[in-house]
Amino acid sequence: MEDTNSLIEQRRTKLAALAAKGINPFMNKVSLKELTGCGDARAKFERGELAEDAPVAIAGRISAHRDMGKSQFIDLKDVTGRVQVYAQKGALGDEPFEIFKHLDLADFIGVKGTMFRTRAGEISVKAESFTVLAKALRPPPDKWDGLADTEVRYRQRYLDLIANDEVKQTFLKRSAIIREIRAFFHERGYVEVETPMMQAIPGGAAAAPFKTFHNALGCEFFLRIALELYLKRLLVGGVDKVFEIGRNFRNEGLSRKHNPEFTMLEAYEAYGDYETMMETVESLVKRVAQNVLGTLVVTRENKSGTAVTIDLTTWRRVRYKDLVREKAGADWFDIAPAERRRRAIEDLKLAGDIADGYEDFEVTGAVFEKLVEPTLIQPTFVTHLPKELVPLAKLSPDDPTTVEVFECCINGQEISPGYSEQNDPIAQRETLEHQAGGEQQKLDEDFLTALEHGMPPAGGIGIGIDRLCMMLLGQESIRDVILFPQLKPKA
RNA sequence: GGGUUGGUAGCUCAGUGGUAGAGCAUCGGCCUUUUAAGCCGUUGGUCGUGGGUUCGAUCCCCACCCAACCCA
Repeated sequence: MEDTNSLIEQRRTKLAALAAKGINPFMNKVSLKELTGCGDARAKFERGELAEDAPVAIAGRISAHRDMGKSQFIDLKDVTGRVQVYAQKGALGDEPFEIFKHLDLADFIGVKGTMFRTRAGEISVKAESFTVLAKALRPPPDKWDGLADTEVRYRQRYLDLIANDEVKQTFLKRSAIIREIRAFFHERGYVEVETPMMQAIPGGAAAAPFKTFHNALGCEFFLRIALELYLKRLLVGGVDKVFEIGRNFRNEGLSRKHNPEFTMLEAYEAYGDYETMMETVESLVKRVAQNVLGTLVVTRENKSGTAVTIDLTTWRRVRYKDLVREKAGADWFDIAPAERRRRAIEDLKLAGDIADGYEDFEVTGAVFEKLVEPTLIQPTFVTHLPKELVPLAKLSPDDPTTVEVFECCINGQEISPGYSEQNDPIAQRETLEHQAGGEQQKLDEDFLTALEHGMPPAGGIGIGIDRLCMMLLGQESIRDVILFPQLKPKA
């Protein structure tokens, strides 16, 4: 980082000037006692908890300044918000006031003073003294236009957070969402665990893994693509209600909806089934929305700019096959596979979405994914998926071509799958061997051994936290709910 | 992987085959209750990178890099 410009040079000169005056521009410690948050000071004054002329000490980053000659206004910002500081030459003294006037935007300072309201009505702190806490050697983004360059916003997210308050709010809310999720499961008696991210056999999903190597053990490991198989081992071990929130890694394409590493919630409940878990998902999302957004009705704009209202009060349950029949014809599942393929390609115009090698269930899958899923705006549990799609679930007794599975779709996106977990080790081995044959994956023998020791019947869910955040926070890109999304390193 | 769009001052953006522009920020001056403060003045550029065409390229052509979006 040897790059420089006149603005940086100026700031370095100011830094040297402070040092020459014996001022340490990078304080080890804020010596101000009983620091009040900048935004908190405003709020407390508003509520009457801080009176006119009440003494306060605040610290924050300078986000604006308005120079009046022998007095100056600055805005000071911390995570609690913004407050105006009023500095007068007479109150600070000549030399300190000169120093104050030459502070730069983005510098951190501490201020001691008293609360008051200006003639214009602005709640402010009248400075009696101040301390330089940290000098900023680079200028911040524009105060009014903010930071728009997506590349800089993602690579230097700290600048995005400084310049774009709505971005900061989004990430604060993401944190609140995750806090609510944890509270929800803890209240229901779940145990939170951490399972290996480095796995010898990456299981629990069909996805390309990242590969790594352990030098001391002399063998390959893979970054996990799912949490599932380790959490089920814990069901075997008697942890009856278990959940994990953690990162998964998939070595696949990047898009508006895909980041190579993403955050997954998985939860399993012994003696439950897919219906138990539908209730769980519904209650969880309602609680999170209510406590973080303060409402169950979320209105936002979609890509084409039209407003979409998502009402989380009522959750529909409908079978996969019925939804497909609505789009593809009532007789869809009665006709021959070749006719299904023809109809999908010719009548439903899905030629581009159906590869030559697609099996019959994949043809139907394309119909669902392209024609049904995008239309599921209101919360919908799509149940009874074809068994080929979910090898780790139990067959439905009333239709053995399907499994006891749901996909929860909101805003045209899958938010959460859940199912009655397969706990028959013999049936599980068969489906995994069949799948492994096609995908040339290694069988996780230890997982199958665990099942043979007996796994209680259980319901399980997975929720993509990033996509849940997108839906709740009205973000169209996964990069806008991940602080540091993956980008190609700059050469 | 393919397509489209973009990359110009610290930030947001104009612009042109012939000395590179605005607003904000910076720096200086005036102003002790302003708030996108105001007024006057001022500094600041490898026009993404590398080639090519041309008397001359930030602009036209080619390749490459990075990003966003769409498609696979």
